[in-house]
Amino acid sequence: MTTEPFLSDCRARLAFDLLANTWNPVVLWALRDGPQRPGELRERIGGISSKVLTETVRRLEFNGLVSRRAYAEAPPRVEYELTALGRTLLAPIDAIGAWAFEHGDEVMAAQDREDQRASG
Amino acid sequence: MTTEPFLSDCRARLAFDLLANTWNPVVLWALRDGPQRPGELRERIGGISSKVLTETVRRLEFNGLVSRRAYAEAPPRVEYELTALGRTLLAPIDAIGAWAFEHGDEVMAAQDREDQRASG
DNA sequence: CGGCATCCTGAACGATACTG
DNA sequence: CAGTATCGTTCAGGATGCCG
Repeated sequence: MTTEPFLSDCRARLAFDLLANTWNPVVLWALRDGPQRPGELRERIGGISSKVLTETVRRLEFNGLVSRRAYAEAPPRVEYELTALGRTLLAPIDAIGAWAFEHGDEVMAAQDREDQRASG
Repeated sequence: MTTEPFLSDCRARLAFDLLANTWNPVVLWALRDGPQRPGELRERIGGISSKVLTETVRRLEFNGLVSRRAYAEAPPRVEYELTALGRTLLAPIDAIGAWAFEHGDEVMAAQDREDQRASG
């Protein structure tokens, strides 16, 4: 458990921004096994449009977490892959996933309690 | 490293939603040492308005991560505190913070590279 | 002091259609 | 198949002012 400053550390905010949207962590996780083509990614993830996938993966590329490789073929072929930096983020992401696996139902139970308090 | 399904596990999405906004993780972290009054929280965090703090803390309360205690005094006094469930989230949050501490500059470097590629 | 009401802006996200 | 263009909705977040 880090005792370092946190709230005052801009890098911490930066890291959360990296995970603070719906698709970034999902796409990173979907790339954990190796390079993936957009079509594969979309199928693997489910419920993400072509447009949003492109936006997401470009954002990740901008932050140095994902690399893009385009082949000069017809039909076009593109592959996205985690960079070395991107791979280092898998552990923290997994930590959250593991937490969800362990405590997810407690959260849902709390939500249900609040919901029925509101409606009851 | 969990090898369990992830993208298909709704609880994982739920956990990310818990951290997928600007202030949730920050407020949780700010509460790690014990109960805090809203004023203390705002000072500790910095850059958060009263309105947004209230919204955030209420959201956390809804999800069972934070408890709210109001004292019948004048002037009014309120304290927010992590629940047992909320405390279990500190470890994953810290994992991200630690990652930021270690890799934050690499991300910023990547951003700078992209920025100057765009402007150059 | 805590917190609600109001108004506003920007960004994320989705649906659809289209280009190379 | 990959990606862009447009359009529209939704909502977090910020600013301000007011109430108990």
